[in-house]
Amino acid sequence: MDELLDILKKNQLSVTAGRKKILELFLNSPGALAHADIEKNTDAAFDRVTVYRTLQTFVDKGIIHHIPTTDNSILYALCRDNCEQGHHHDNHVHFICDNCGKTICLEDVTVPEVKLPNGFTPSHAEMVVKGICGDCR
Amino acid sequence: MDELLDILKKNQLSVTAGRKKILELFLNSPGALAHADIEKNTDAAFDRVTVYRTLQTFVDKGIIHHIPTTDNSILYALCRDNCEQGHHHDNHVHFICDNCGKTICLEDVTVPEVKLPNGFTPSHAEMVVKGICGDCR
DNA sequence: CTATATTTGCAATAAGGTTGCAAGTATTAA
DNA sequence: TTAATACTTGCAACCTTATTGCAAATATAG
Repeated sequence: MDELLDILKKNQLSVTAGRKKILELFLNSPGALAHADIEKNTDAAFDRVTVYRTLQTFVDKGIIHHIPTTDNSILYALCRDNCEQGHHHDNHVHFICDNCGKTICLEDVTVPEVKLPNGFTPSHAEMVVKGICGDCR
Repeated sequence: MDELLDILKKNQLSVTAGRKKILELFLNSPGALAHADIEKNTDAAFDRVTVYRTLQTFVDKGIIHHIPTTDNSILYALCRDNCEQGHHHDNHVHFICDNCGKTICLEDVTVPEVKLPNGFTPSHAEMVVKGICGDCR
């Protein structure tokens, strides 16, 4: 069966044109996508609201996750690790290229542990590295 | 001389009531502040626009820095390291409490280095840890 | 104290995101 | 295959957050 349908079915989501198309974009993207990227790549075939709601649904189901940024943009990327509904395991480093602006998931680079001050209990850590990516070198 | 005035003068900024008040808030805050926090703590004595412009000026001068978040909020915190105009050295870890929601600068916890894939050149790294802070334990 | 440069506040505008609701589509069960 | 049900979509309106131009007000330098 198609990976696309598989993912949607596994998460008990009805299969609709919008969800298929948006999920496909994520499966074919090496990096992160912003809402604007999705609108652009779908030729605005779907309403803004639908895109927002689809993204939110995917986050809720653990299919995609938010990526932290220093500006106020919201980026999403596929959860390639074992994410479940309401429980994300997104512990790889994200890379943002200073030149092309792309955000790339470094699947093989794990977020290192850090020693916190007394009294602090960690539950989750995110790491974003900026610099020049392989393509722009 | 007052630390406040000292910082403003050093950065060649005119000393105004708004800048003094906003900078004071940062000096007295252990963590990060959002635009909304500042409006609240100044009783809206200053126009929203003034607050935005003051924050931008402080960022430009290297007095405060943006903090990465996973949602789309913008947070600012004092640069306690040696930041200069146009050149921030904000390499400590930030902690966001799952309980009280506060963002705290862990001045003493340095962002660790990570080994990147071939072709990637890092320029800057950010790290955000979530969990329970000392006060909420 | 005056002249100049900078900063502020207002109004208008833009960008980004959300909500209610009716119409449309997917799914389920017969 | 079809009908009933549940879910999803698109529209319109709205809200929050952020930005810009400009005139009035304030700070600084001389």
